[in-house]
Amino acid sequence: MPTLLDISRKTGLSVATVSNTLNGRPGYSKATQLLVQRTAKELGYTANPLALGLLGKSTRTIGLLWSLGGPHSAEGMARDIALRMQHRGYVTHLTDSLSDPDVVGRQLADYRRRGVDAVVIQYESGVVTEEICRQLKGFSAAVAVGPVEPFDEIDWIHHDMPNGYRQAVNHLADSKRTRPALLVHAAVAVHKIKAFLEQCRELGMDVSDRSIINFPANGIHKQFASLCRQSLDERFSREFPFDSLICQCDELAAAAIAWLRERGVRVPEDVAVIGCNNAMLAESLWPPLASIERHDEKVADEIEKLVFSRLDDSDLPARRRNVQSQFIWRESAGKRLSPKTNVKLSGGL
Amino acid sequence: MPTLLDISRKTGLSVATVSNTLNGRPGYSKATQLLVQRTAKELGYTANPLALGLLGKSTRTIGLLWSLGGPHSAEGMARDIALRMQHRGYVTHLTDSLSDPDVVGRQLADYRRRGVDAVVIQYESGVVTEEICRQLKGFSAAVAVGPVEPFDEIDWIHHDMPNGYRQAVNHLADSKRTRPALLVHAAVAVHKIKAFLEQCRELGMDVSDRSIINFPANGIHKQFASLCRQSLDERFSREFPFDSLICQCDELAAAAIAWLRERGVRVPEDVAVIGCNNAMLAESLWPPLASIERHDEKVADEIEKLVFSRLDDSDLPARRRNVQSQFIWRESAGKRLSPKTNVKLSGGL
DNA sequence: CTGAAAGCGCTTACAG
DNA sequence: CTGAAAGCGCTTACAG
Repeated sequence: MPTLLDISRKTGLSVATVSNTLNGRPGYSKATQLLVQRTAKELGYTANPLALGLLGKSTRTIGLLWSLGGPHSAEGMARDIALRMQHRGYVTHLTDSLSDPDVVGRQLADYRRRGVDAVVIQYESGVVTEEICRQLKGFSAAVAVGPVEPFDEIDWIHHDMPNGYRQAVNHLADSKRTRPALLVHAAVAVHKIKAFLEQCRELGMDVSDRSIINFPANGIHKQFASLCRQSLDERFSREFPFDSLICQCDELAAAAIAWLRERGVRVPEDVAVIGCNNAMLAESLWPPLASIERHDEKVADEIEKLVFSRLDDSDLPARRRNVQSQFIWRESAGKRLSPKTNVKLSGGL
Repeated sequence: MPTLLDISRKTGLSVATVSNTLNGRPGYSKATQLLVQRTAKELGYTANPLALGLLGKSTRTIGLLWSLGGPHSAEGMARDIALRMQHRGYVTHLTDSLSDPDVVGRQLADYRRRGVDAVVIQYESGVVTEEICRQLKGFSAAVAVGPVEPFDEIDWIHHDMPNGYRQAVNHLADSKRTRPALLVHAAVAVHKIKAFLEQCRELGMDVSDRSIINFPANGIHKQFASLCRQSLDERFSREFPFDSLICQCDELAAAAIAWLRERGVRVPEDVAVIGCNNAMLAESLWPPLASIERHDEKVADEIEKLVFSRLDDSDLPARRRNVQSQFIWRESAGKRLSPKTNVKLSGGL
């Protein structure tokens, strides 16, 4: 790998001169500038990021602190972001936060030492503590992506997943469903549970704590489907007392549909089912699976914009962006009843 | 962040002494060793990877050069590997190779400059050129994961995806299917196509170039399903002339099943359908979707072992590992006929 | 047993 | 207009 010293020797100029002209510092003769630039190009010179980092300058590195362990896998995003960074000449560090503040704290410290320019942290509630915010502010840029506002003045993308759940509940109410249930990993889905219950109550539906079916899964894995059936079996040995079911991911929804089918329950006639994340397979299922679109590509857009605008100008005030999830209707959710037919058909459900 | 100088000042010892004892170099008094170690712990000292990298030592970094753009998304792996590396105190660079040798070459050069210790490159045929092998050998460790042997002495994991396709063909032959088709992105699936055709011919099935249905998708995206229907519509306006179909991914298989169902074709009675990658949703489909399990977790296991064993001992010879994909039977593939019933039933299919 | 010196590849005052 | 010098945080001969 060619260094400044190589250019210096080849041109007969000092290393300082080479560095200065290469960085566009004024006060050098046109001839020198041209000579240096030409030689640099000839040799294929690029500044060593390690050396720059040691001096506290940019290493063209961004750190992705992702909680990949959740019940859905946000991995499409990691890829998307890495590719965007790559196009801008940046390199991406990928780390799993494991949704643990201690892990996050340690990784952030490591990122600092490595001269990472910007960090993007994706979190569930409770992870971004005050101390972690302090650490985040030590980077040239930091973007928090999550459901709750960070403690401090950090650029924040509010990924509003509950919104899609509310829309889904609206649809169920429109279809005259009255006894909805929510199938989620309760430990990490507090905001979704809250949104679900609130919206149901507002619309006069019949819900209680028993409407929340806990699915005790730590992450997605191959035994997912049988685990789902098993926990449904345990809880509902006799009959399934709900007329609609929203699930935390499409995989869960598909497993639930299979389970219902085995027991002679028709979807959507007897029970409407709605998944989440809008997996590519959803529309190919039978019945096609209604879902909630995360709009991860919008999140990625905002991340890119926030990171690079701040890297350009550190004086920017803290910014907030909002990305809302969105209910996607498909047959499994049951037809929406138009206002006119409502009266006639409502008894039939 | 505490530095050696901090420890030096606090203990009154020279920076060289601190460095030497911290690195366990012999010849220092017990007292000094203890003092330095205690102080280092007190201060929470860790060596700066940037400085180490500049000296050509380990930065505890590994680079993942992934071709994420293919028709299946190998993203679960990136996460898995990143997590394993993290547990060993390493940090992971994630880069998309875009299946382009130029991109790979450039990224590899960047990795070098950044002092990356090991690189894991995942490729399709044609990407790992001789020149790229040369670059790979410049790292302390390099593992190639792909369908063809690399040119040179590089640790290689042969991820044998064609194997599962061959097993799937065997199953179809056992079930007396005679006119199989393969639905793939032909440009990148050369080895799978070859294995499919060879195995079919060996078993006396009726195949030709027309048995390969090209699906012109560059990457997985939301319009996948409708794109699939569309290309099937174009090619088979009147009737579907096959009795079985293997698809390059489960998403494609599900879309094909939906398309067949719309035209009154029964799965698996009229056409057996087999997917690939064994998505979590596969077993919850109706009929449950047969698939091909990639065994990515085994690949990840081997990657971890190969990388760290070589980092431990650079004198190891180049090693080869084999991970075979595996056909997973489910209803969509149609029942296997036992040898006895074959004779009786064979006419019925 | 310990430390002064040089150097990895760069940048930044500062002197000339 | 240009270059010598110091320094970022570390390691490695080498001298004492």
